[in-house]
Amino acid sequence: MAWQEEFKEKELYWQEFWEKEKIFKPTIRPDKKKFYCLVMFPYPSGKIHMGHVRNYVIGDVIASYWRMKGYNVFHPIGWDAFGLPAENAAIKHNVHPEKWTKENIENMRMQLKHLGISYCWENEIATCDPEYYKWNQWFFIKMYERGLVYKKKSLVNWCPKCETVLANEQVQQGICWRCESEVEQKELDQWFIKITNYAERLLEGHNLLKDFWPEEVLVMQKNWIGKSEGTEIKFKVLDLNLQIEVFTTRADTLFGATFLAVAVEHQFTKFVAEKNQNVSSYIEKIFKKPLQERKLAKEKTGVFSGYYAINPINEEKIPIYIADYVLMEYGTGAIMCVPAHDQRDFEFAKQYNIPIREVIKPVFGETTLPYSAYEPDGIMINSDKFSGLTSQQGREKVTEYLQSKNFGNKKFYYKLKDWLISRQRYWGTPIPVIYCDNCGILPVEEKDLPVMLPKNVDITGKGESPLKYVEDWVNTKCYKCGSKAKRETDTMDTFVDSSWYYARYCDPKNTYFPFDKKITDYWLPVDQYIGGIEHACMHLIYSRFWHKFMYDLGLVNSEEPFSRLLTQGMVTLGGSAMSKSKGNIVEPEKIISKYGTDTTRLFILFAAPPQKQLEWSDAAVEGCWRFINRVDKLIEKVINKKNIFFNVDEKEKIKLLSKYHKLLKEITEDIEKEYQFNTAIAKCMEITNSLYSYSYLGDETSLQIIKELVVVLSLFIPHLAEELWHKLGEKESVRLAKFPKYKEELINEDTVDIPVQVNGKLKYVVRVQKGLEDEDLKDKIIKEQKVLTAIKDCEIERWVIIKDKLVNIVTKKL
RNA sequence: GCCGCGAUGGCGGAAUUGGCAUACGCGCUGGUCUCAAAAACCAGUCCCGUUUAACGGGAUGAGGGUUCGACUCCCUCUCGCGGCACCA
Repeated sequence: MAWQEEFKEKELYWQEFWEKEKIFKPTIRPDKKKFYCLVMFPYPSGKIHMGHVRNYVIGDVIASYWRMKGYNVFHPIGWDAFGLPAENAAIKHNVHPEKWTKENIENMRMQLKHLGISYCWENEIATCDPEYYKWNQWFFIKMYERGLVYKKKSLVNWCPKCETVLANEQVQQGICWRCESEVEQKELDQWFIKITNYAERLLEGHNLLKDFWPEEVLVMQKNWIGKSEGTEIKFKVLDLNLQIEVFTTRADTLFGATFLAVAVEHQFTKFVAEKNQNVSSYIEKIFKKPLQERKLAKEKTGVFSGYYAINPINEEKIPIYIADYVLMEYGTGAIMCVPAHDQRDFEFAKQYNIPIREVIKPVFGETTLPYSAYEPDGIMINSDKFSGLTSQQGREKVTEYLQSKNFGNKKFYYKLKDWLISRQRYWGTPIPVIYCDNCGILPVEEKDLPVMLPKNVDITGKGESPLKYVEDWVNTKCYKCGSKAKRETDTMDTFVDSSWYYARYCDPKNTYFPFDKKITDYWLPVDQYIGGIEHACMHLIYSRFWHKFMYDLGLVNSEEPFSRLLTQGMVTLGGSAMSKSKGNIVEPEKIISKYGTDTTRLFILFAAPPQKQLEWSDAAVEGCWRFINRVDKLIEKVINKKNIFFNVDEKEKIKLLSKYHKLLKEITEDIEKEYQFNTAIAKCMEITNSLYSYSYLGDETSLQIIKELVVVLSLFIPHLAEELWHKLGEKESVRLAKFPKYKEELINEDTVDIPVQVNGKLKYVVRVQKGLEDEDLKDKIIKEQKVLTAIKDCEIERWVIIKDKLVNIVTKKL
């Protein structure tokens, strides 16, 4: 029967076959090279969408390729199962988040199995399982012991819709990453992880990832971490026994500092506000505005503090202002202001009539003063003994001078902030901390882990953790002094769960350790990671940090968790990402039931290279369906002709062989180097076309090629490939077959087509023996009528000959 | 504003990294088969000129440059996408 009539039953049949034979379960084999292929695990929302399908199909091609290349491939899957949607569902449909989550997992597991992906299901994990989140708590305690976790009251991002705080990384342009509400600021006492301690190492790690991660992702991370080199300078405050420290990257402009500006939240501001009416009413006015408004404000405002500072380089007395454009979160929260060379200071100075003193002049060209600040580097002027130095030299020398006088130091600052992990929600890992009236804050003892998430909870979604009201859970005893204590009721950010799941996959059932080092030493690091670019500055930073922490604990040997990264593009319909709210969704299930999994997979791989956006097209799906049936018919044809005796024309046979091996070589390179599955498939189509037009289809040569083609195709359309493989008489799974090797010696034909250009324009193509000497080639070409016509009335100036490739005749008009 | 990426037929996309632009697929046109349609198969399909072939000319967002030769390298600009955003 033809594939198009029975693909539904056959696809299921082969899925069961693979599962039964357990062919995708690897065992640790130190003698064999390993390959860990990982896809970003899904949140169990209920149904898989096209984005999932794309992600997992790409992963499957890569895993399958290396498996067939003889590597020991580990390709696990699991569930990022904690998170807010489960709670929202609980409120909406009155089901327990756990029930909702587990049912979704059941459903999605089934859907995933119908994609025919070569997963090792034996190592499946779900992060909501206590056996998993126990280790989140264990890591938390390890970090606590090392001073990497702390609790602090501070202004934090608050999403009013999700009713919880958010980490910095989860606020994108002032908007919640999940629900797109505007984020507000709240002052709360929260748990932070000191990821900033690892800022430098996260940057250094990029050296290992260069060439293996998309450049784009590295740039995004680099900007996010935002290292800048500069000088920290101490300014004495006149009449007060205190100093204000500022950070600047432009120490070369210090002679141009005509005032100091301090953030409204700064200690100094608080101090001044107590005695200065102007200042206190100013900051009151500022604090009244919502932060959103403050951030968007175009006008800079401020107030004179009544105090003066002394510029340590020239003893000059300069006013100190409180200003709203100074950020408390960055640097020291105070700045030295050089209006001549910083546009923000320039605008402020204009408004408050503060002198603008030029201290840098351009090396070439004109300065932009007095119309706007001149910001580029240049030559120092009006700077005493430093005048004449370049900006670059000046920064060094000024810093050295300040250092010698004890007024400053070289300093690095980062934009990266500590990771806020407290969430005022139920469906997450309980933070393993108790508060004792006598002993204060205490981490839970290791032997008492996991701190189980209680089941009977009233979920309201209103502003506070629902755990607060579970009294028999909250109230506990201090393990130190025995007196009454309360549990921490916030849960952890779910990005904690996904920060180390790739390691747990290797040893998912371990109850004594997060994982057995002997096992992870074999599998880690992940050789190929595949997922969306939206995680560039979230998950991909967190897990890199976590890995480095595990490295410091001696749990892993590698510095980086993911050796190679592929970020796949979105699946769109009508130009924008598929989304429920826009109503532009194509359901994978519907497509699969109409055309089968193989067609769906083929379309997704063929329509665009994996990194690019993929626009859904029903018509193009039809094209893939057609190709699949064409392959099916080709094999049918071959099998029917198998026993016919052929009087084969050697020339045609060699031509086919040469074309096949050339294409196979390209396919190999397409897959290995650039993940270009679209062109690899195009070349499979070419091979198929060549076979169709081969006069002796069914002879030994074509039979061999067809067998190898089926193996190649099993990467993309495994079900049909398996079916055809068995039809061709094989008993083992095609997915365990060896990937065919191209033969260089068969690619080379003894003749080549050489394009002949005249002045760079193609005039003629000549077929010659390979390796023909230049002189002989010239003789041959110059006799050609077309060439003669093209160079008539001209004098040949020069011949450009690239051997076996191209000839260009350069002429001059007579 | 700063940083990064991109622009190739009617469409998705190719082009050995400076060497025959438009592979492969979709769509379209014509044909074969059929009472008819669908499917399948065959042929054609960048644009302009020409009576067909042959041929000639022009095209890789725009303009300039380097080169025997540029989709590819350099400069200027336009448009689109993404990230960050008063980061001192």
